[in-house]
Amino acid sequence: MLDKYYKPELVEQEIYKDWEEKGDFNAKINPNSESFTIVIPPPNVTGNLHMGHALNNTLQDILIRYHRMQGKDVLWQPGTDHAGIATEMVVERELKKEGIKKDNLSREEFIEKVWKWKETSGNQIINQLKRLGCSCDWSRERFTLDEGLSKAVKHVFVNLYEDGLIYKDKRLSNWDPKLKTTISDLEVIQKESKGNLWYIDYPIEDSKEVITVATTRPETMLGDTAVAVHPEDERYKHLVGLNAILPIVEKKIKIIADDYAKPDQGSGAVKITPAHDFNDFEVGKRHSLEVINIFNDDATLNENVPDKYKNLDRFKARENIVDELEKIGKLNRIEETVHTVPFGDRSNEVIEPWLTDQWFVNAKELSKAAIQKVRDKETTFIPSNWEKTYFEWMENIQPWCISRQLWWGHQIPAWYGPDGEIFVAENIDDATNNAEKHYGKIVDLKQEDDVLDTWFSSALWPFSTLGWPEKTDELRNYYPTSTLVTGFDIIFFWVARMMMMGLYFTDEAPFKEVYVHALVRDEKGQKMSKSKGNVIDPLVLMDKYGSDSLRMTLCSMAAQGRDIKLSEQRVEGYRNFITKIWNAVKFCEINNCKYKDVDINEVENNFNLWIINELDKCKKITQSAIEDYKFNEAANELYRFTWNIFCDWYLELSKNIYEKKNDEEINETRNVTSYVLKNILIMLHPIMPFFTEYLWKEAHSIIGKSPVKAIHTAWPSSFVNKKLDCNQVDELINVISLIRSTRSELNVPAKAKVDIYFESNKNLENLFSLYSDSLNSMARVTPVSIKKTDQNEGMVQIISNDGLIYLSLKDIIDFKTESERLSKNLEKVEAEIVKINKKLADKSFISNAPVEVVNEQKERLNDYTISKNKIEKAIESISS
RNA sequence: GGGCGAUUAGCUCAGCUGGAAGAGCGUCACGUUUACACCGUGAAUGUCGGCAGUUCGAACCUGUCAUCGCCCA
Repeated sequence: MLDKYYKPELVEQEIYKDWEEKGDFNAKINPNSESFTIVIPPPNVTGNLHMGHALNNTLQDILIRYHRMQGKDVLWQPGTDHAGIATEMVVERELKKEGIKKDNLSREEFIEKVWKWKETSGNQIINQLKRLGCSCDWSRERFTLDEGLSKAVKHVFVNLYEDGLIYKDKRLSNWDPKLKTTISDLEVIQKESKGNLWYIDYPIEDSKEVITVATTRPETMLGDTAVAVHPEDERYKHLVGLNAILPIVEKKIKIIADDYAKPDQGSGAVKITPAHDFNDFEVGKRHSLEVINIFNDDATLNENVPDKYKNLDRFKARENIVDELEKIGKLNRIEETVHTVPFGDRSNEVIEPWLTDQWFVNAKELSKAAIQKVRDKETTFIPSNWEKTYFEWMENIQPWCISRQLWWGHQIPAWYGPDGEIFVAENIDDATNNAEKHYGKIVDLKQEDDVLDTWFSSALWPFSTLGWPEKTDELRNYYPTSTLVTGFDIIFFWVARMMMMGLYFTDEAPFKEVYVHALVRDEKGQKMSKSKGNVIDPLVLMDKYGSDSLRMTLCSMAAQGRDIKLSEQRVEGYRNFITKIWNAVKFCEINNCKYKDVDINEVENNFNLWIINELDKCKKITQSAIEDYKFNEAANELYRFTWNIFCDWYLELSKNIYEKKNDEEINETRNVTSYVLKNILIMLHPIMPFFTEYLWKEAHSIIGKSPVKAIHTAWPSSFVNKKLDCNQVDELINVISLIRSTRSELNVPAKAKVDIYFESNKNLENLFSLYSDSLNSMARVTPVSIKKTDQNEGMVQIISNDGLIYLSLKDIIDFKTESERLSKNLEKVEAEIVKINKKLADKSFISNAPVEVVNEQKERLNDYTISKNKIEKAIESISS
């Protein structure tokens, strides 16, 4: 006998261990069967499971388990990425605790420390994914710094370089002065901040006039090389071409006309600092301006500024400059303003546009095919509106800066000769050979210090994990992958880049479908964040309610195109659902239910036929919901069928069968109950794997000993074309509900047994003779006989689809209440009649609406009219 | 500034190609029946954000306004 409650904490780990140890998750390459592949969006090796991961991976696991049960050759490719910046930060912090400074270590020493850290405390998230039940093929786990993946990275780099799609360039890039590396545009967060607009007077050379510029960053004036005004700006037209004297620096700079200057902003004149502003850089290019870098890599001022400012921090320098400007009378005025300031998303430091040598990918070129494939629907987004976001970004794509000034990552496979000549090759030997050819002798080469952006290697993930560039069986079988499941926040970071790389190197889009799911928010709809303290930890929820409850909750809330506001109550509700099934199993135990494959043609009992029919409907709905990525519909259907159909009705109805002593019927019912229960467990397995796998074994006396685990059980097939007439049971259920509702409205005591009489009518007579037991136990009524015309006293009527039913309630209820109840019903019915009449009287409705709709309305009118007459009669008979 | 989305019961949300407003939770009332109180039965609650339009018919389509959220600049 099962315990009182299911205790996930006692069974989940063991079940998972068993799956994993027995290789239940392992893909078995089978060229003869259809494959289904998902590559996991690799979490950071530093990562910790948050709600977003929980949702993302639950959905993937549902798909994977579902398709595995469809008998497909399934691969869920797992792994992690090396997360360049994040990992360096973590390890630096760890080292600091031990009193070690990164600067005191050599590159090799530091990297060794990082690997050591990865061995001991990295990969936590992998265990957390296991906790969630993810059925990844862990035997194939990959890491972006693996030997194989590194090889792919080098191969890609060299090829793109040779094809002219990777190049080195001196450009402005986003510099993080704390981490001392460039970061990509996507890693820069624009934040609104309060600041000042300083108006500074720049005197005009050989004139008494001044030109006033407005800036939010006065310190950058030390690098100014021009002042720009709008060509049409009458105020300044006469100054164009003259020189201004840059205060403090006392240097001449040109006044130029460029429509980048906006007459209505600030003073209309804008200082141009090409080395420290993206827009100014472009202006500088247009006007061939000098580019003066004034910052060191830590954003202190460098040697290109007057001595008193050298080595000052940029914010200190700002203060000093403002002071000095004021002193020398060049500070015109100060206005408060709100402007956007770029911050690094890792360091939270103000980002500095900084002129450096960096490596870039010509993303524009690569994006063409990536755009086309989506246009051609070779890869589709679900929901499709994300295609817009994808196109929007792809069509305005900028060169992708792929170099990072870090140690942890793929060191760029480029070597420099003594004169700075670049040799790009997959290894030092090739580079040396190339250099030898170039110089005519062997020279010393020095490898590029920079590493590649982590996303560069992640972009190769769908094929590099399958062994590319080797032509492996895995690639043949599993590439292109079936579906990518991801949050919208990494469409740019990841999806777009995988598309570009995948198409360029394999000629195929890396996935057929991209399912984009929502963001998980807190109950109030706020984005969860540590600083707000509103983070709901999935691990905590799993501890409290079990993994299955959390999974079911996330699944049931994963409606397309809407964010998830998660509340703990929902999780509790699905924990209760598990308990409900648990108890249903206990019921089956008590009644000795035994599994047998059910042949629908041999089933005779109406309840049994009915539940099989309902089960079949549930199967179809669930199946198509999963296939359409409508996870919430799948979860809701299973919940509804299990609880509201199977438990609430079928199990209750079956109780009468067990009471009767008809062995054949009892056996059939035991078989059918087991059969349905087993099917429920199978269908729930993808969403709630632990609980179902547990019962699979634990309840084998009911559902039968199975040669395979739940995870490998075939998804149930439907009964094809078998039409069952289940109207009678539906009507029984309807009648029971009507009686219960009437009893309750009339305050008939629950204990009271009530006699019922009924209209002389074949259907009703049939129904009552067949199901008087059910009516007795479930509605506490006993069908007695056909009501005679003079038998009116104490009769309360109920209108069922099949005819009139009378509850004999003499002495039990107050007929005033009954009269009120009837009047209320009458009102409702009359209102409906008025509505339908109006519709039917409308000539344009009759002529325009489809015949079915018109007929339907006519039928409704007819039904309501009959009801109306009956209610009126009933009221009459009461009051008489 | 450009784009996307939301607004439906007290709360969280479903609602397919227009054709009788739904679920879960919560609330209230009642609990005969040993699968289940993590339960059962029943009930109440809606100008489907506002306005205008298309249509025989709009929660759904179009326009517009309002409020909120997200992304990009």
